[in-house]
Amino acid sequence: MALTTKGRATRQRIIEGAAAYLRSDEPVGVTLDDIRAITGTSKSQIFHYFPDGKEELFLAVARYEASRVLEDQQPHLGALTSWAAWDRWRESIVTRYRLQGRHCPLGTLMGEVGSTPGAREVITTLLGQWQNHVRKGIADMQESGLVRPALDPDRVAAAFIAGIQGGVLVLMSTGSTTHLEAALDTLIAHLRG
Amino acid sequence: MALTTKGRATRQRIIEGAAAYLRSDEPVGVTLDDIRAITGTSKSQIFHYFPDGKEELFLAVARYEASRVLEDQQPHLGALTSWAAWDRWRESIVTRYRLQGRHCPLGTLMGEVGSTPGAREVITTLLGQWQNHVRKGIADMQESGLVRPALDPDRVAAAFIAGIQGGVLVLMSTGSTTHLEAALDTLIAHLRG
DNA sequence: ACCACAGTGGACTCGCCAGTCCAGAAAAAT
DNA sequence: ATTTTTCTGGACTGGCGAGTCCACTGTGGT
Repeated sequence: MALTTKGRATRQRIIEGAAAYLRSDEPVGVTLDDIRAITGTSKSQIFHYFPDGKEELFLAVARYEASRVLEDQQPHLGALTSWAAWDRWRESIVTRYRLQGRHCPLGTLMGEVGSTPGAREVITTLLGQWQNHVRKGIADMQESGLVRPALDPDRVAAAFIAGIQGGVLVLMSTGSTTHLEAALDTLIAHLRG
Repeated sequence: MALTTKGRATRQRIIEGAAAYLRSDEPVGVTLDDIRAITGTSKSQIFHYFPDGKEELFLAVARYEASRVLEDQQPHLGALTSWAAWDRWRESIVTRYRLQGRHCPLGTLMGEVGSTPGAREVITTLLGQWQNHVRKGIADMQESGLVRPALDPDRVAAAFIAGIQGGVLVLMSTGSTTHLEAALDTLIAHLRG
């Protein structure tokens, strides 16, 4: 598929429009017609740019959203080299998800194409990169002597990922960030030793 | 609605059949016809016992599954009074979810009727009870002098809930219990101080 | 024996939604 | 200028699945 400038713009408009829709609205039953209406496109355009239909489109949106998840934590996530940096990171996560509220775009996406290998890959990649950053942060702190060396950075980083994911999950049903904050605070306290 | 013995049996058969189906099979698009076929019933029976249709049935199944989640952790969850008990509890959780594999019946249910108040209530209640048990366990340990009193039992219990939920979530996309174990181990290590 | 009401089967409706198709506009290539 | 390819609009199809309806059967009470 050779895209012209106009084509690329349209394709991007569809992805970003769909993402915005998922971020703003209720997640129940997202249809191609919804997206068509929101993005001001026609059926044929959607299938022109995403020949495999819904699944391909939703995967593209999921990738787009996944990249935003990490971007939203920068620059903190990339430089967890002091306790102050960890605190700022913690703050950025809590704020981000508090604003996002009950709607989890990625969660919705997973609900729609959830069990396909492609969908799993998007999530796995995202979580992997996320965990890598945290692991690196812990290792850096160990090198500076701020965290005791006995801790396994990868394992604790995995715990962070789990805690964050779970906190967000709870947020989705309770609407409160209590669990997310508790998980982050407890794990950071554990790092502090 | 006055149910006879036979009626109650049928109703229960539908719920348990649906639950078994969700536990065994892939979660994509569960239809009433699937459940009808699996449970050997007819459309009219489903609507006879669950007048509000899909949502009511799924909520009943969700409640059934939610009660199992806690039962499966007993007797350990109810008596977290020694380090050995915590370890056994940890083991029971990991084993349970390892067996369950990628399919999370409750997750699927939430995907279907996810945003209704009823669905949220089921989840909130389950998580609340779960957290209560853990909080009580931590408080017990503090009373025995096994855990330092400075820790806030409720907050750490919240972190446990988040960690477990997140661990299970990761399990669903990666198929590995690594994160679940890391979360549990790290938090228990934190309790040990 | 009868009757009222719970239980059951399964055909039917009806709307929704992913995906198709084709014809025409715009842009690129020659 | 023409031809080829991409882009766009929108009508149409086909299947699927929730929920309805009605006729029939079992069951328990009197």
